[in-house]
Amino acid sequence: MGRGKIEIKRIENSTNRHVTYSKRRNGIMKKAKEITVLCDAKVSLIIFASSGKMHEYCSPSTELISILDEYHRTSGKKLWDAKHENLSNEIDRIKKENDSMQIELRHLKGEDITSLPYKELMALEDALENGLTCMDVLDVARKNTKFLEDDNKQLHFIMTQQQMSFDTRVQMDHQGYQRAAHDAADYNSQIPFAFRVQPMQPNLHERM
Amino acid sequence: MGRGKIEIKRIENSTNRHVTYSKRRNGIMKKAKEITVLCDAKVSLIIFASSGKMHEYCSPSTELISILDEYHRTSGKKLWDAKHENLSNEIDRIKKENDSMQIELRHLKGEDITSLPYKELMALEDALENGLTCMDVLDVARKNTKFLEDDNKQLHFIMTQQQMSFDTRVQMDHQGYQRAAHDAADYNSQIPFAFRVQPMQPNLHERM
DNA sequence: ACCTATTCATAAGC
DNA sequence: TGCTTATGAATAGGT
Repeated sequence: MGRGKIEIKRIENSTNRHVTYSKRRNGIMKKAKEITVLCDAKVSLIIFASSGKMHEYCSPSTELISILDEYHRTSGKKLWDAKHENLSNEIDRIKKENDSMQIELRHLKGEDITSLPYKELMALEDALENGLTCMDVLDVARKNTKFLEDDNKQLHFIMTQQQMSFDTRVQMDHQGYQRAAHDAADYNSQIPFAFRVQPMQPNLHERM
Repeated sequence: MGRGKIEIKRIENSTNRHVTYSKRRNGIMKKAKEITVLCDAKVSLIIFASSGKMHEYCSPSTELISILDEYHRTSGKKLWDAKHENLSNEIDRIKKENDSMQIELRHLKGEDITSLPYKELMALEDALENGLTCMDVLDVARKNTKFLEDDNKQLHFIMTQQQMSFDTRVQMDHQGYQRAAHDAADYNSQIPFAFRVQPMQPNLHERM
């Protein structure tokens, strides 16, 4: 339709190509608007010129995202969900690892803290050989106790927070993205303190 | 264009509307194909009839997802990424928490294991008061050392794995979803052992 | 950007 | 749904 018929193949003349692009782009946009009005259709149209410049049309009272959502549901094709499912799986996996790390930590800080690492024992022996009494060694050790227990408290706090974060995250994943528009900073405000992290349970007497 | 001019407003006659929908849908599809070929354009066109039936066109050698990705980059509009950004942010945050937990753990297992928890000290004192010698106490403690150090190894392994998982995850997030189609089970096979988790650094001598 | 000859899309009818 | 055709719309090429 024009002064002459043209073959449908790439227009080699750059100027012509760009002029034709503009005209036809407008034409398609118009057609898209018309079919939405005439026929109650929902349309998403995205066009990129070879220059990279973009134009879009989306039927009114609709968001592109909802059209894509419907596309997703209707066609069964995944689009972004492939990625999202991977994230969910990964977070589940990390959550499990986290649990087992917590168990190990509880182990380490509770029951089995009754033992001393080998190098610590060597140092104690050295101290004794240098003429200190048992009570001297215990005195030095006692000074460090407060420091360690503070560390433990902080560690418990961090672990609790992390546990809650994972819980919240996985929950949100299973609720779908509609509710996912919170800022990450919100999560902290959702933490009522959990009781998942156990208090220390030293049992030196049992071990000795 | 047709036997008579028509106003651009909803076609009330249902049959006419559906016929017109089919014809115009084909027309737009054809135009979309033509502009792609003639002008090197990339086009995504999704149309839903009021019945819910969908038709789409996407320029060849392109995936809808990549057009949407470009849409996202070009327009700055978010689409599904609102969700995805939250996931990324959250994972970054958890990664930081994890780092600090590792620091705490290193602290706990290395430098500051030189101190003993208060209850452990009480137990030691009890033992000494019951007539055991310092060396007896150290002997008992030494028996437990192997067990603890095994635990430490396992814990280190778990932490290393978790660190790698986070690294892999964050890397993938920053590379974009095209590469995200791996199954989560793949990540373990990607682990060359990291050196981020530090070896123990006991320094009892400095503290005493 | 505007013009217009020409081709194309399509509304109505069957 | 598919075919036909008169008609209006889109547009190629020129300015």
